[in-house]
Amino acid sequence: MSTPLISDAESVVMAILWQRHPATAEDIIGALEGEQDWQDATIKTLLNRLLNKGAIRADKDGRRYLYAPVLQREEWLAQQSESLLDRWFGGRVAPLVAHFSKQRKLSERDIAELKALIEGMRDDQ
Amino acid sequence: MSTPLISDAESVVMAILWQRHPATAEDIIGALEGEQDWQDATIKTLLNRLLNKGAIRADKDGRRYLYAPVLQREEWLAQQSESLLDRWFGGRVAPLVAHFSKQRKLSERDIAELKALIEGMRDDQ
DNA sequence: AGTTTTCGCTTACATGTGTAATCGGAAGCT
DNA sequence: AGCTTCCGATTACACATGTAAGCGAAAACT
Repeated sequence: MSTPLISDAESVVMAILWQRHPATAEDIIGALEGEQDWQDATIKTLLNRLLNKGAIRADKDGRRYLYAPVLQREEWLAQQSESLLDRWFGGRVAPLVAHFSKQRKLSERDIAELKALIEGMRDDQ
Repeated sequence: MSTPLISDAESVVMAILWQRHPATAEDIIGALEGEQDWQDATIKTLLNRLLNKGAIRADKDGRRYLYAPVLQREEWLAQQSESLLDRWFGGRVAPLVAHFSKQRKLSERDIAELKALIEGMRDDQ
């Protein structure tokens, strides 16, 4: 089974769980207060769907459950970003950076960090 | 009205139209032959949905239509990539590149190009 | 002119998604 | 023991999406 498909709404819940887990439904509802204007019931639905997809786990803790991610952030991120890379930039990173550069999305700090990154590369493998 | 929402399947059709336009339905069906295993009817549905969303335009040419993108590739790409950048990397490019570097997605060629890109940057704004 | 082909438009239908309300049983309170 | 509360599970429902078949008018062919 490959990476489960996570919808946008579901990914908001995943984001919380990646930050802090295990967490109860209440924790998550609390964390989303103000952030997302969702009813509790909505969040519970999302938790259930994520459970069914196997993206999260629920461990019984007394009468409630503690939720935790099964799908790891890195794994999902890798899939997301690679899909974008492939679709738009032929799978190559340089054109992607060029794109952001054209969009003026590169801060001074980015440039400095990129420079350092690239210099420190060459060597290790 | 902000950028229309394009589904995955629809974006395949957009990709063709961005490459080559205007194009007839037949052109598009031809271009997708082998690529995607879709019936003609499916592609026509997608064209219609894109029309309704205002993402493409259809200009009558005799008895058929010539389709052309209204939504520009750059516009859509910018939205897609920025959304990923914001969601996962705090809107900053360097961490994104670091991510790909960790995933060993950087080819020799990428590194060379990035180097050049960054050097040529600094100066012009 | 009648028949066949073409092509866009309409309709179909199962599954996914956003967004909830409701139900049923366990826990807690009186 | 009965009533109330809490919480996960079940059900709901409209709209989006993937994937197409069917229809009707226009064009092309015979």
